[in-house]
Amino acid sequence: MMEKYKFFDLPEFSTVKDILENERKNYVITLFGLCKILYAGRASSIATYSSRLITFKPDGSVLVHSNKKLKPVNWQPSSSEVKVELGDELKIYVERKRPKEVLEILMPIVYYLSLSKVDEGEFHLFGSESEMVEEVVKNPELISRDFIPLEREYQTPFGKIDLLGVTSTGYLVLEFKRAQAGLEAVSQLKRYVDYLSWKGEKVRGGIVAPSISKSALKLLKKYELEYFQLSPRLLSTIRLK
Amino acid sequence: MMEKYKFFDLPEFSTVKDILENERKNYVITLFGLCKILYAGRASSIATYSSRLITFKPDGSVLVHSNKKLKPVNWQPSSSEVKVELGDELKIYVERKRPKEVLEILMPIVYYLSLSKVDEGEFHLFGSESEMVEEVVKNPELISRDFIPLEREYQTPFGKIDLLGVTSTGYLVLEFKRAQAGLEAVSQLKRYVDYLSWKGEKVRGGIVAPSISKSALKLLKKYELEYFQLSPRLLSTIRLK
DNA sequence: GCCTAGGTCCCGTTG
DNA sequence: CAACGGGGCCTAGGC
Repeated sequence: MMEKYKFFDLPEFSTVKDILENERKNYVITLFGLCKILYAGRASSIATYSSRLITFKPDGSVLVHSNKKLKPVNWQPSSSEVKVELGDELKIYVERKRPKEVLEILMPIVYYLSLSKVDEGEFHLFGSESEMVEEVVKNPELISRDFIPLEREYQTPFGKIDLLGVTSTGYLVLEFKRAQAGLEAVSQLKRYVDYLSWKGEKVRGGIVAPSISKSALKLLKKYELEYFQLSPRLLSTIRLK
Repeated sequence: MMEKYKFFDLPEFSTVKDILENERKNYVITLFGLCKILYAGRASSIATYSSRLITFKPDGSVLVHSNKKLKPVNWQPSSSEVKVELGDELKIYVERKRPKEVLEILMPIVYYLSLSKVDEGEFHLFGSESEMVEEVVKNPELISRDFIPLEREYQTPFGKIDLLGVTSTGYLVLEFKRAQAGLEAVSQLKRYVDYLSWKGEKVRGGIVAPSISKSALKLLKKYELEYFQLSPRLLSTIRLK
């Protein structure tokens, strides 16, 4: 039977190698130690010797954390492969095939290593953009009295329209944002509207979002597009203290 | 003197509370245990009871990791505050002010707790978009024989132009991408070109990127914009094995 | 496999 | 402070 966790104080390099090679699929492995890190792939980077926390997950993802920020200093996404070489320093190579990328972790010392039986658990998120679209499909009058939704994720050669519908004046293209809409949202909408116009359709376009930035609103008007105020629905049983 | 790390097997809730309240600024603290997590803020979420790894960093960032993927299941960015309540379960509240968000971590059991003296270290990244712009500023002929760069990050009411310059035919707006350019890059460029056109300027626009998607290229031509092939320079001393 | 678009994006930077 | 845009973005979903 597998224990919930195991812990090794100042493990030998050979122990670390053995564990990384044989237990990586069963446990989340955390190393704490001095390390220097080289990354080469889509970009390249160097992180000088410093004590950091390194996490290896069963799916192949690897995270190297400093003492700040949410984002790891370096990382490798899932389905990466791990190889370990012994020597004066412990050398850990984490490779990914496509795109071809390598993370090279050099450790002169490992202070501790832990193995933890971490599970996945259930997870539910509320307040996404797609939930906003659903609400409008169910209650089209949230947009206007004469709005009739036709298709979600309507494919054009230049991207997917969140929700395409019609009103008495022709097509209406809607672009949804769960948070404040910015310039990018307007440009995106304009792209879809341009496409339908090029096809000779009579078409209007609108942003559906809880708010919109000032410059985005200005651009929206320049392009003769519209704004519909709508907020995502959060789970009311979760309360802010 | 502070130790490199400390480790507690099956710590009492009161110990966890004490450490989270008094050592959070000095160490990266990792909890491994059963937990249920409620999040409320920009969105809301529930993660059911499951064993997960929870990391608290000195700057206030908190990460809750499952056994998969790079992204934490739940998290809180830096400058969050931590409060702990004792009871049948350990209750950890992580709050952030703007935007107002709360993470509520309920733990019936903590298998282990560790404190690690993690440092920041130096970090250098090569191959960013801004390095590409620099290269073009130094070698404008990479774009064309008659291109003269005028201003980086040129401010318009509708966003910043990566590099604005002139050629014999008028202004040239350049939008850089360090990886393949997609539809969004074209829309972004179009927005800047539109602005200068509205001002009555004679203006061309171009994407500078290592590659461009087929549909993006099609849209680029529809909009009568141009494409210049250029790759970011990686650090050659870092080699792929 | 390519590619589009969302994300509790995070994050730095600038007005 | 608001807000724009980059990112080794990551990741899911379509074709």
